[in-house]
Amino acid sequence: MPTLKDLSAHLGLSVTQVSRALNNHADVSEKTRERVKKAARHLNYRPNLSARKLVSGKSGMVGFVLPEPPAAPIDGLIIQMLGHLSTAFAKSGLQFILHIAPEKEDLLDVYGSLIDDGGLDGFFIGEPVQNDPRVTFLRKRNVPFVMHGRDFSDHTYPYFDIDNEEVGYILTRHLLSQGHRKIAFLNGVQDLTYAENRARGYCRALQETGVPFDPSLVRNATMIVDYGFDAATELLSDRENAPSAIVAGNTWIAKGIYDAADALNLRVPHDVSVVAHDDNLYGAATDEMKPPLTVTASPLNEHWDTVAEFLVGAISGKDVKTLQKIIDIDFVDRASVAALTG
Amino acid sequence: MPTLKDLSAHLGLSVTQVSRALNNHADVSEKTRERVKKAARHLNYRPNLSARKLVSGKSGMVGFVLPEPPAAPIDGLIIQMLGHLSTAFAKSGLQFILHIAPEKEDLLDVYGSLIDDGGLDGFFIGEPVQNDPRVTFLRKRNVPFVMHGRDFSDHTYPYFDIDNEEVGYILTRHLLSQGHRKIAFLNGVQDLTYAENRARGYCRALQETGVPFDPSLVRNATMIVDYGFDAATELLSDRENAPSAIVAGNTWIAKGIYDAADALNLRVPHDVSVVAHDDNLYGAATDEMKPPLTVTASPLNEHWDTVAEFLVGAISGKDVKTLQKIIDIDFVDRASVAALTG
DNA sequence: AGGAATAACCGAAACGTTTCGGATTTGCCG
DNA sequence: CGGCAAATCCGAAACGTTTCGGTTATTCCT
Repeated sequence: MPTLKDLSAHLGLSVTQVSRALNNHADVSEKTRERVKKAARHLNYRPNLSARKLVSGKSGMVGFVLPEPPAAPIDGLIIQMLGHLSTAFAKSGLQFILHIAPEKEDLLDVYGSLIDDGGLDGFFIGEPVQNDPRVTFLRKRNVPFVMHGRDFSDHTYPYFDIDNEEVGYILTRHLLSQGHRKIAFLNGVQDLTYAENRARGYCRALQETGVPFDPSLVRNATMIVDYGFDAATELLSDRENAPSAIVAGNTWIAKGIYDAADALNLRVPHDVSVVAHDDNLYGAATDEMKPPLTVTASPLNEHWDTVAEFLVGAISGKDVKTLQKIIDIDFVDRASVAALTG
Repeated sequence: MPTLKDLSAHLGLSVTQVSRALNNHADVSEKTRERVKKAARHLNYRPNLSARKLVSGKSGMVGFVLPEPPAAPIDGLIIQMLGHLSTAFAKSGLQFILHIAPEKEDLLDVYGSLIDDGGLDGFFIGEPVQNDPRVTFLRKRNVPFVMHGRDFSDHTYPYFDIDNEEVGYILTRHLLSQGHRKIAFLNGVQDLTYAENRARGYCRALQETGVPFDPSLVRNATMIVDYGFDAATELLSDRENAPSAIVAGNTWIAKGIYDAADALNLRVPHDVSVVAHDDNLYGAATDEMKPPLTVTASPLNEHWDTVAEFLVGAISGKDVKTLQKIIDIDFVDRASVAALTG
């Protein structure tokens, strides 16, 4: 309720100096700075965001747009991420705006009107496809964004990501090193870059060991439990040609595989080995699975604050180079892989 | 990018008149209004929200705070609601801000800082408890809100709700009318007003028919499939004292009951009748269940726009009386109830 | 035709902040 | 003590709207 003017009157200082004091500018004495801050605290002063935004030309709002109301089983993941984003951006003093696009509307139009009419000054975008149209659009509009993942263009924008090719490579190589040769891969949906990159890693590992690539062993779909169950059931039912090991895109898929094996009276890892990448999904704690699941993992959850900072950095025009991060991958060997001898 | 001043220069009009023209004020001639609007369209004029907000004193943002990162199985419901709210508020020209509170923080503090530091000018709140602290807090702070549901105070705030006592009453009475006397009730969590109200309706129906209330037949918990399964399993296992019918708080619970009956080799409705309230939950389409589920239902999804309008109404100071709505309840009799004779 | 009512317009102030350029005070040196 | 630099402060403008009060031009009535 009180304004800078009130403070200035109360303190016998100019509005200018009060503002500078509160914003820690150089040319204000330590003494008055303290005095001003104390008064501000005491009078419960809150800067008026609209005024601030007016002069800065920024809106202080960043957005995340979901292309459509998400389908049921996947949305847990999304809301978990929303939670992290919400708190991370709040910490950075940004308003986080969730926009769920109506089904029919063109996605880029949505971004457009969010910029023009909503005045958002930045976006968080995720799940890029190979040459993501959002990237070209936002670039053309000169609107900053930070991406979870990378598309296949030059990476001259802020992002944070993991080395997905390495994920595919590590998991596959581990199975190969244990003697497996018939290795299935239950991957994510085709067009997403992370799925493509993991597929490349999978192929590279096979190639290194001289194992021919068998397209009938790889699947692409949304990574939920049912997918793992259905695909594993199909793959494992054919006892002749069943793979001896499966790479799962995430732990939900792995869970589905476990269930399928169970239903077929097969044991993990005795009859089929399983590895996966672990995204910390709820309901699929890897160390509580039976047997505990061997995985690659990345401490994604520790990095949401970084993402927020990247976006404020991008908005305030920092060098893109400083706004990119590739998170390390850990390999955790548990008990879901058996050595294949002879 | 162009401002009112640009427009005014371009048109040879005063800034005042341009503003008034665009905002459809009275004292501007039809001719110039058209001229102004055309120019605005042509120059792609967008009002600067910050400036507007500065003079109006409003921030144009409304919020929804989730008390904590929601537990897994329930979040589908939440994100579904978020989708509706997001689009509805967007239509009303409000920015919709989702805030997920960190676990440890006091909820009212979160609201407080959202008001003071975030400058939000209204809230959507749901799932009220009996005397909801948020109501008293927001009232004290003089911040408008619209509630999905009602608490047990005087209802002098905007809300939209259904008559939950009627839901409990209708469902129970229907079972009673079919001859059932031992009727279990798998209700929502204890403290929520809707659960309490439904319980009242349940009791009223029993009382009217002279059936004594048996507390061992009612349960309170979060309304997910597992709850329905576990509770039904327990209730139905004891063949001696098993209820002949069950009222379910929602269709997920009903699904759990169906599953439990299945596992126990009981048939619906032959061995146990089931009714529920239908919230249009995904994965539980009532008419596709076997047998199709008899329910009460309310067209909630048609009312989200109304909610948004209620909130803008509340913010702009409309009479509370015009900002309240109780949605009708339909009773849809399908095939999950059998008559109990003799 | 004279006067009042109405229609159409405009200038200036206000909202609360940041910032530019300049003014005043203080401290220091020779 | 005179002068200069550094430290500290201030007034005014600017951001883009809306709105208050007032001015001019037009119409209407008798």
